[in-house]
Amino acid sequence: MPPFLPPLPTPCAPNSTSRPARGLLHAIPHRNLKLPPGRRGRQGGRITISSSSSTLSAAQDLIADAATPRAFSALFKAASSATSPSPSLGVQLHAQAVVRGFLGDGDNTILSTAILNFYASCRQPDLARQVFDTMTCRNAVTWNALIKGYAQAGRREEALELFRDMRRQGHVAPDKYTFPALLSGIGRERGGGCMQELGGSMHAQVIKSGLHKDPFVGASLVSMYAAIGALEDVKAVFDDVDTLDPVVWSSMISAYVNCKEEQGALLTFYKMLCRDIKPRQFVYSSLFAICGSTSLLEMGRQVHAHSLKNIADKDAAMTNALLTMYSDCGCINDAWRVFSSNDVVDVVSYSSMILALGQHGHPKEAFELFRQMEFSGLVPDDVTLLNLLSAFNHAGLVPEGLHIFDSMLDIQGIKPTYEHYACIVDMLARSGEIGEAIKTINEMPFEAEAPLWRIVLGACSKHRDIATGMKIAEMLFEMEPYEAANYILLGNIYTRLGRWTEAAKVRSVMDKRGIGSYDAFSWIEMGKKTHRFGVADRSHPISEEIYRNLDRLIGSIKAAGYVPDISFAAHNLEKDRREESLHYHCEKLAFAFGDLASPSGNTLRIMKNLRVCGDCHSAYKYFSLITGRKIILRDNHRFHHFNKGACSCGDYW
DNA sequence: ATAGGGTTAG
Repeated sequence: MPPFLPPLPTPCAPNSTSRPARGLLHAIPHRNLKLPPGRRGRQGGRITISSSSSTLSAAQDLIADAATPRAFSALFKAASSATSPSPSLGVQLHAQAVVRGFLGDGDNTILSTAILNFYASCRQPDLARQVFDTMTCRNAVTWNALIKGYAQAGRREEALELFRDMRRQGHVAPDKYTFPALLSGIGRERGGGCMQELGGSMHAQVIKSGLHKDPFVGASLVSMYAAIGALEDVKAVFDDVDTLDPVVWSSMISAYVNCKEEQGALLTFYKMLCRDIKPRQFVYSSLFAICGSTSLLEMGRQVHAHSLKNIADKDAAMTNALLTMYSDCGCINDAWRVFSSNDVVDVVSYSSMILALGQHGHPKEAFELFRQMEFSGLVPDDVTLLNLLSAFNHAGLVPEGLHIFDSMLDIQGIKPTYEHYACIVDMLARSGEIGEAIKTINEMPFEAEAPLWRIVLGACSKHRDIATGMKIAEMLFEMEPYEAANYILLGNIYTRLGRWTEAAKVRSVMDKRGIGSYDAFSWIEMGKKTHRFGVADRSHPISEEIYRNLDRLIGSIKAAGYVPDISFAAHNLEKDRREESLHYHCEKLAFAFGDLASPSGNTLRIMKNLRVCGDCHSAYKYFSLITGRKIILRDNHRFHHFNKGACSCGDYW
């Protein structure tokens, strides 16, 4: 029995020789089951519906009155609704259709297809397949519904195989419904190595079938190509398609977002507005995602204002994207405002807000919100719990995190995934319990991948555990000989201990093997421009002034007690250049610029693509002290709010 | 009886 289905109610017709209801298609033969004459209809067919929902009892009456297969088809459509599918209703309908003999001798293609579509919509493609196999007459709708069922259940191979079967049997040609059914979401599956070739072949078949102008087909091709990063092909599809349709524009914008082409997405948005095509909620969701990931707060606020003017009814996904945008831009208060004034709150809203609170260093509030969520009757899912764990992880609240983790399965009924384990491993390792972390890795029901070991290696550097670190590094070198991060982390362990010779040796091995390291950079939004800084970067137009200001600032914070920590300097430098190099880290440059370019006392929001360096973290605390500014620093991991010489992370990160 | 695009994690 499919796990989501309630037990099938037993028909309570008088004298009926009903057998105990077990499953679905197992308990009820799909066809050739007829009640004796006179037992059909309202009385014989009456069924008990266990749910107390009023829609269901209304449906119950409808079922009783529905006299024709045609009416049944319409009811199945209601049970298959994308927004609120009703598995129990559909199952009862199926039982009733059988009981009434609507699926008796001879095919009823329309009704059978409606039933098939119901199972497909409920993510039960195998049950849909069973209906399909009993049918002798199948039309395009039948094929399309089954293909969609497999594709949406993430079973790409089976969906493709069906598509090929459809072509092979030759009676029914793929139509404008077929390609969207097959292609939507198909590229998102893992292991899409063959997608490039497959994508091209699908595109060719679309053109051959003359369907390339169709906006539905076009949108699904765009999203398929976007999923494999084939932006040129995306553009080619867009050139062919009918561009009056708003959805094609939405899919185009999200294609740019997927391919990390923020400029292209914004440009497409402007073009769309120029052509008087009204953006829908989908478009704003994508734009909010861009503004958040690139931390373009001013742009984000403008898009937000635009959405208020153009969108009348709120929608959960769009509002959640907005919430995340504000959080990603460092504005946790704005994020909270969006959340708390939101009347379309759902599980994702809570999960996103819990995540945001955790990233900004408010684990207690995150937990409080979690409790409130449970109280409100919403059921946390695996992401909610992951985000809650990550909130505890950010704050180093190990016992609290372990408690949640240990009770996940029993209390929430959610089986920990690889990500949950990874979070716990990170939490243990960074808090100094490296042995426990390794033990967890060895005991978890998954094979650890390199990035998880890398987390532990990072923790070894933090806690100066060189013996364990070397062992892990050795293993990682074997797993990924060309991954720069592994060498850098090992080098960090040596520099943290002042063992510069060994650190330099690691560096030279990297050079010998031709492994380039990642370039760190920081950026800051000022007015309508984003200013980006690399390490020791002198390319900014007012670079001279920036360096002068930075030297001045360093002098002041030294006077206030800042001591440079050269164990964060690059591995391969001469002794006397180490301290200087430290000063020109990109996040310090970004601050020196922001301090010049914005009125004194203003809060500065600075982003970094890698984790903040320990020396810069210390310097920022002093910066906030001597300049009186609040500084919000977002690194690739979390947010640091600096104020009056202290950081919200409590120096744990 | 069937259709396309969006939000939470590193």
